[in-house]
Parts: sequence; C-alpha cells; structure tokens
Amino acid sequence: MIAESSPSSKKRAIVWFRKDLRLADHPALDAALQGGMEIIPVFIWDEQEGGAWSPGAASRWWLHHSLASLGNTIEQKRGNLILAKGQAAVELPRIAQAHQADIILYGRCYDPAGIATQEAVEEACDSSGISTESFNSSLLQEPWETKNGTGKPFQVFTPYWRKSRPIIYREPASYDPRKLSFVPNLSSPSTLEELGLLPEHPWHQKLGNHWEVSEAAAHQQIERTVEEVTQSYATRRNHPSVDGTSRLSPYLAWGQVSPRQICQAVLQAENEGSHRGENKFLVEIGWREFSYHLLYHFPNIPDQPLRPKYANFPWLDDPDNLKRWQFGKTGYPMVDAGMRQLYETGWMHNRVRMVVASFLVKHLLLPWQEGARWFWDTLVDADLASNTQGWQWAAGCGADAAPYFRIFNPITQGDKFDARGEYARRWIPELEKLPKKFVFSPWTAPSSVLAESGVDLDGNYPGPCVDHPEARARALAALATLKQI
DNA sequence: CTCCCATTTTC
DNA sequence: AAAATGGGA
Repeated sequence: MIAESSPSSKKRAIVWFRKDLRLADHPALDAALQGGMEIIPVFIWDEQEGGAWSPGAASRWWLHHSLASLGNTIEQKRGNLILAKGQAAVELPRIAQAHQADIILYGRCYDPAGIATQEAVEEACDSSGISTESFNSSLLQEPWETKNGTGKPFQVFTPYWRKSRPIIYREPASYDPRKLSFVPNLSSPSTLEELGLLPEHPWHQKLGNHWEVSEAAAHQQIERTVEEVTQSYATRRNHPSVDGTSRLSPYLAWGQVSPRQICQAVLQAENEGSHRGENKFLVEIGWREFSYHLLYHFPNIPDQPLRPKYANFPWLDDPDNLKRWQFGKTGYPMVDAGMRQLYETGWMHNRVRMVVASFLVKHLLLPWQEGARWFWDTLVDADLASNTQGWQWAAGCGADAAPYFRIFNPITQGDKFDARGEYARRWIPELEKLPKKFVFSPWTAPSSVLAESGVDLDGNYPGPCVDHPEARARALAALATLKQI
C-alpha cells in the first residue's frame, strides 16, 4: 500500500530542471501548479553525461550563473533549488524518497546524451515505483513531428520549413510564476561551488563584462530587440558592427527563455499586413527547430558528416594553422576579428561565423569537427544541434549543402558587410590607423602606408597564412576528388 | 586603356 | 557566393 499523506498536506512534485532554467512558460512547473502541487526544484550536474560533448567552458560559465540566478529567484519564493552531482537516474530517486515526492516532472532533451539520460531515469523510476511525466519545454515542436511525403525526415530546410511553418507556433503557458509554491527549507546535497562548473583557467572571467545571465535579463533582451527583429532585421543582421541581431542565443541554450515566448513577442509586434512567420528572424528560430530535427534523426552528426561521401574528404593536419585560426592570427582581418570577438566575449556575430567557418574548412582545409569543437568550448550559446548543423552547412557536408563552389572570400565579405571597417578595427586595434581601402587586405598596402599606420606585417599583425586565390583553387581541387567516389 | 557596374557562369 | 564577362563611362 502506498503511504498515505495526511489530508491537509499538498502533493509534492520534483521539477527536474535541465535545459529550461526558468520559471515562466515551463510546462513542468505549469503541471505542478495545475495539479495543486508543492514544488521541489532540482538540478543535477553530471559531468560524464555528454561524453565528448559535455558542456564546454563558456557554456559551463553560463550554466553556473544561470543556476545562481534561478536559485536566487526560487529563494525569493521561499524555496531552495536542490543541486546534486552525479547521474540523474541515481540522484533523482534518492531525492524523491528523501523528500516524499509524489511525481517527477521534467522537460525532455533531444540530444543523444539527454535522451539516454531520460531513458535511464524513466527506467529507474519505474522500478522504484516513482511516477514521472515529461514535457516539451525547449522546442516549438517535437523533432519527429514534421515528416516529408514518404514519412522520412527532411534534409533540406526550405521544404521542412514550408511544411512546419503553418503549424509550428505554440502559445506559451499562461500561468503566473508568482503563484508557484515551493517546498520550504530544503537542504541541497551540493553547493553551487561544489558543482565545479567554473573552469580553472581564468579565461571565463571576462565573459561577465558582456553578459547578464538571468531569466529577467532574457526578457529585457526580448524587449530590447523585438522591434529590431520585426522591422529592420533582414538587412541589419548582416552587419557585424551593428547591434542588429537578437543576441538571444545564449538565453535559449540553457532555457532562460523558451522559443514559444520569443515567437509570441515577435508575432505580437509584427505588422498586421505581414504574413505569419515570414519574418526573417522567425526563420532563424525555424533553423533551430530544423537543427534539432536533424540531430534527432541522425544522432551521429556531431562527429560524422551527414553526407557519407565527405568521410573521405582529404582534410589536412596542420596544428599551426589551427592555432592561428583559433586565436585570430590568420592575417585575414575579417576572420581574425571574428575569432577575437569570440574569445573575448563568448559570442560571434552570425555573418562572421559563416566567414570564419568557411575559412577554416575551405582555405585551411582543416576538418569542420575541429571548428565545431572550438566553438563548443568558447561559445556561451553552444548548442549541440545548432553548432553541428551550422558547421556541417559551412563544410558543405550537411543538410542544405551549399554549392561546392561557394567559398567565402574573406576580403569581399569585409568590404560588403563591414563597409567602414569598424568591426575589423574594433577587434584588431593594430589596424586602427590603416586606411579603409586596405583594412581587409593589409598586405596589399604600400609599405609607406603600412609604416604611417603603424602596421608591421608579421610584426604586430600577421601576414596572410594562405594566399586567397591559391587556397580557393586548392579547396576546389579537394572538393573535386569527392566526385570520383 | 582603365575603372565600374550589372549580368552570367561556375558544375 | 564568388569570379568571370562584357558593356558603357
């Protein structure tokens, strides 16, 4: 017989927080509230969970501050966020028994490791007689919801989006987070510091200069950018010197905000005449959904190319060039500015992400996995689905493959999208005085101009590590070898 | 003959 | 998306 609770005591629900570190539009919290349950909020840190794709340094920094913020907010509501270290399948049943929880409620994850974890949790709870219920708290739709005419997953974005767009938008949960009721006076097995999320290397310390990590900050960011993304996003988003993107990606990564909340804000602000969801920014939310669709159906793509013939691509092994790329010393200012922005702030403008990715893969012929790995460690918005999809797109081995002759020109990309050289000069102060004409190709400047501008090629700023026309020809030749297979 | 811009080709 | 091309200033 199940232990009877006294008639006056409320039912208790563990809400297991995962990639949804927020109190608003959280389906598990909503379910607890609708069921009149008191909430035991739990986060479990399992360093082993992700395997080779365990969260990187920047992502862990963000997680640390997210948990601090969530914990504070819960304390204001007379609750305590329980933090534990270890496997969820071991820790959750233990916590459930210690605090007499009636049910465990949680948001599903869709990456391979997250899926394995929730399967193990379900099994452990099943054998201990603990009931569970899971929800979709991080996507607009389930990754398996959209299928093509033959019942298979899409591998091209445009038809995927054509089919998804009319049905994809979902209303956020409408409960008032102030009404959530938490079990008081809970003690946590671990302190936040004991989770050991902050890397030992002090690199992460400067990230705090650029980001405010909290659910409230996520909503301020929506407020700040909703007009931008509904009005002038289509053109302004391409210019890295302009603050024309939403900068919401890191908040989405750990779920300070849900895509439903973002879409609602954008759709409400859209002009009456515009067609629902044709907005370019919402298309980017669509890409995020598509990335999860791909990762769900092809779970090996974080490491393997979606298009199998790319497994034979003649990548180079060149640690020196990899280092030049990572630390912004390739000699191509558009590339170097982006890589320095990334290392300094944990984020890079999307236009520049495409340029640096193309450069690593095409100009340097280094494997896209090396780029994905570096981004994974340094991006505060690191997301396995989006990062994988983005890198495979850039390498041409993924879904929506770019035509193989599409090799970004790092000089003309600068001329086009950073026409005044502001972005380049902001991140590469060595080039501050160099005339605009030469900013994206300093090696073409006459030596007198270089001297006057204080630029010493291969001194304070490197010369180009590869020659653009040669590198382009080499990439085309390498791509041509794939055709013979 | 050079420079600039719009159009076509690249596989 | 970039490079090559070709017409016009």
